[in-house]
Amino acid sequence: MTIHPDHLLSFVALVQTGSVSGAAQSRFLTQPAMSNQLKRLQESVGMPLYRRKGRGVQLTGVGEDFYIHALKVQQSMQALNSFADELHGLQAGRIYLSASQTIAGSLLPAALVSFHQRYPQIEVFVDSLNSQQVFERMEHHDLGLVESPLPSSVPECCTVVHLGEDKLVAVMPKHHPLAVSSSITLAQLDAYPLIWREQGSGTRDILEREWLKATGKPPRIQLCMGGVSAVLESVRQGLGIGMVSQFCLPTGESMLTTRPLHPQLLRPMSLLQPSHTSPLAKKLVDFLVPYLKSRLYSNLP
Amino acid sequence: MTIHPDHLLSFVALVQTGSVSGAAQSRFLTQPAMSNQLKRLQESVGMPLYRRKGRGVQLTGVGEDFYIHALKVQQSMQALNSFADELHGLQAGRIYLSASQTIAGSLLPAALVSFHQRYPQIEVFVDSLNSQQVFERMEHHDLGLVESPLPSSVPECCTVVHLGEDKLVAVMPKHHPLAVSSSITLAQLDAYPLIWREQGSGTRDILEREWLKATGKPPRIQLCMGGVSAVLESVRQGLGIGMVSQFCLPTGESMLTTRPLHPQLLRPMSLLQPSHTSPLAKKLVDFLVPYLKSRLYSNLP
DNA sequence: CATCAAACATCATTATTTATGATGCCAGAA
DNA sequence: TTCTGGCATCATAAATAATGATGTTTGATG
Repeated sequence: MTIHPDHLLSFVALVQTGSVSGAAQSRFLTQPAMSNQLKRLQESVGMPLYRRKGRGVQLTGVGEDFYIHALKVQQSMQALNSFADELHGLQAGRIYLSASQTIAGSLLPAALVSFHQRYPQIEVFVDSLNSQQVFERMEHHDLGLVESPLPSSVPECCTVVHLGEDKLVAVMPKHHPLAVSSSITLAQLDAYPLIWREQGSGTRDILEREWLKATGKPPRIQLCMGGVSAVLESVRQGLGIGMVSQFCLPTGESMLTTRPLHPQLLRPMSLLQPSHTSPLAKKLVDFLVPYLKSRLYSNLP
Repeated sequence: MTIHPDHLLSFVALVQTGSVSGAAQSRFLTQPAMSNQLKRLQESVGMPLYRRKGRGVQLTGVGEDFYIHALKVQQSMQALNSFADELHGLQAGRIYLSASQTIAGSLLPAALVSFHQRYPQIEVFVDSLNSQQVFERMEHHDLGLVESPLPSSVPECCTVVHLGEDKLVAVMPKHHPLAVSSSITLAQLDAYPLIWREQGSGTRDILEREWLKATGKPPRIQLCMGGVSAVLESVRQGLGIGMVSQFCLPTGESMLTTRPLHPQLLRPMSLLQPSHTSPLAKKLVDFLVPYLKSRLYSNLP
């Protein structure tokens, strides 16, 4: 029957995003969880604080007043968190991060923008490498992000956090004949020109193996482009169909569409941190793990 | 890894009471629960905020600074709660409460003092009655407190909240010969002059029944006083041994001591609220239930 | 006007968190 | 030294919250 402070933070997020699902995203929760929190809050207050309104929600009169008070709580919480950060002397500094190409080019930029809003003084340097190189550099870098099965040679030097599964999809022009299918088999793809990644790419490795399993023969690789963006551009030009991580399409992409492969091709995505992480890097970990997990579970970019 | 707002409230309570167990009481938790919350808080902050010091704890330097911030959070939470209360127009008003004599004279005063600190404008009127009368008055009063088995005639009109078990004890002068025993049987008491409550008292009812069961004969009642305080004063005067609820001894009582009976005599203590409780009475319920429960479970006044 | 898509609520289940009671330990008082 | 009051730790039990699936409403689209 008492007001839970956590619910207040969710309510502030609701007001600031203007929608329940928006608030859920900003707090790294699912939409039902957020709905539940707000329901509980209103029960404990004893009055409705908002109503559904079109594509979002609108505050009631009471809700407006309530927000003023809730905001004070949220701000003093924020002040306290800043204070706690200062204790560790981590207002400013640098973090060196290695990530595989797919991650560095898709999920990571948006994540780091959010992180930078929260900690403007912390600089993050990203190296875009292939998975093997990421492992090698763990001794010199603070953090690593890979999307491949882990080699057995990692165990001692660093901790591994499993973030979720990355799914490979076929990417093609919006009006491509295959776009009518809801999912696509490798055998189907065989009839069309395909665009492959360069040799050494983890994405290409798994595709070659699965291709062999599915069709009984190695793929005939005619077009091969270095890097994800090169593949996408080739697809836009109508050169063929590409296969990339589900997260690789730029936001706002209007010419291309993706279809899931069948059966699904999944790769574990993991975060690597050295045994003795700096407080600075720990902050980034605390931020990235829930951020990336929520993106991976909901399969949304 | 994030700071939980709830933990902050516990930390503020720690500072204000000066001890872990004190903070636990003020938040109606057990001591291990409070210890755990404070441990988690310090883990998430990454630094110790206090150290054990004699009969309590002492803040570290960081703890002092941290408290300033935590206090701000607690105060804005408090402001928000006041606002929520105003929404229901319950800054002021009256609550009529019926309670059995034992409760009205022992647990309730301290509880209402705490309640009054929180809601100074709310007046609570207590009627001290016997259990049967409490049930009868539920139609006209807002709340009831009894410590007897419930009659079967209550079900429809009001909700019953079980609070815990009340234990009867023998009360005697500090240097009474029986005070050397750690617990006392009814058969032992038979050898001493006893002081009984008046007829109609729920406490006397259960004692008479149990006396018959334990000794095979009804008690010979020589001294009979009206009301708990009369019984206690008689004991102080050396007239005999009394039997009352464990909570009946005034705080700071220096002449008397109590010993548990064997086997234990327990009675359920319950709160009764009418079907449609006023928001005002609901506030009191929300306060009394955890308050009384924690007192009953820990068997402490 | 009918259909579609987006956003929120609800539900049953699972997972996580939290509190509890018992126990052990340490410091200060007798 | 022994005893007492207060805090930490532990295993277990209870309460709470999150999830994924599903149903419902609203605004947009053809």
